[in-house]
Amino acid sequence: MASSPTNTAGVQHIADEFIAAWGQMAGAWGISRTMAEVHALLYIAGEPMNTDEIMDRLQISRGNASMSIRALLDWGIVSRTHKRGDRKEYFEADQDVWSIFRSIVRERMKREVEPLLARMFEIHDRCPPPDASGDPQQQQDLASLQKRIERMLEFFQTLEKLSQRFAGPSGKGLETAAKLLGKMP
Amino acid sequence: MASSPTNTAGVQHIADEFIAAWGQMAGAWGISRTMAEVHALLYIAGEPMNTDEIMDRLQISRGNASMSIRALLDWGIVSRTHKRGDRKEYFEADQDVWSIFRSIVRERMKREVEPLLARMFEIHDRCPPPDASGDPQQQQDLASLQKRIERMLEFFQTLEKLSQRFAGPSGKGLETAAKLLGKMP
DNA sequence: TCCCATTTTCAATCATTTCTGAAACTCATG
DNA sequence: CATGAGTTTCAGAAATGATTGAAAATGGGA
Repeated sequence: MASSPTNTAGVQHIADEFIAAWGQMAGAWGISRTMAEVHALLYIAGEPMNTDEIMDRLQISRGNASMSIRALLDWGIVSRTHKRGDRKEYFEADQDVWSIFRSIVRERMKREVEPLLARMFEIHDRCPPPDASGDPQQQQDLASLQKRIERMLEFFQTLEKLSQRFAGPSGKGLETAAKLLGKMP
Repeated sequence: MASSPTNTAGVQHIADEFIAAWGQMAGAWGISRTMAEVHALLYIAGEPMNTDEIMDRLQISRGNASMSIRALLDWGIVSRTHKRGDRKEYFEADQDVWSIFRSIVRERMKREVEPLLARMFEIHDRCPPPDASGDPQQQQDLASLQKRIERMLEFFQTLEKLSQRFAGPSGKGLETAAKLLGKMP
């Protein structure tokens, strides 16, 4: 490296802190620590890196690096690139923070909320129909059970609709919505 | 129990399915499976239950029950009650789905986003000031590093402001916002 | 005060998730 | 089609997180 060692070290150190901070958030986003760190590294580096560079920088095994990168590709927040005259694959992170956020929301809705919603519809449908001949207390319990499930169902349906609309793959839906809401009195 | 065994079993079974579905979502909300199950049980039961009832129903140990309840109290989605003539403590779940959601959002912001935000401010402040005497390439790198951190910072600040506004402890902020947004063309 | 029903804590155990490293696989190139 | 740089897979090891159960703490009432 031709540049001043002090400054280089400084930049590296700042990047490391950023990566560490990001890694600690991992749980909150539903991804593993390493996966978050790889993403942070690619985001903060701002330019494509290959597997070996990532391994060296984060001190992780090849297998781990490969799996984390694969997962990030699946989430749609990292993409493949190539460099002329180099057979290695390079990876770069989406640099638009709101787009990253949308991808994460979208993916989590798909993985967590959609199955739950389906499950709740099933459960709701399985509720026995009201039966006037039975014990009134029992009928009462059944009715309020149904009501509670319906309230949940309605909530998750609203959530689902909102996410489809504002975290959909196209457009800046979420960002504009956020700014609008943020300005309202 | 005086009521028809068939129906009682039916209600129990439906409740069990609901609890199981909820438990699987646990990861997504940043809580443990058991904690989610206890909450689901109290929500679906709709009336206060004591520790022993919860233990029996979910087949968990006393320690586990105690810790899960405590955590739910901390999150603010379950509250203590008492029954006259009974020294046991009873617990009941908030029945307003949007209020539950607000509590969860609020708590997670506090635990995950706020520390990260603080950390990022620190990191940003630690960025060395521009130094015209240095290597131009190095200056360039530093500048774009700063820009990336700033973009993140701005994003999380917006998120924080939004959450304070709409998930704050008072009012139906989130629900109305959601309905508004959901209706916009 | 002491008693006893109840709740909380915590070290040990158990379960789950994550990581490693080496073998298997892929595929452009000579 | 044989080579080897590059990538993926996966069985076991390591780390992390959840659960138990029994002992300690709490607190209301005699």
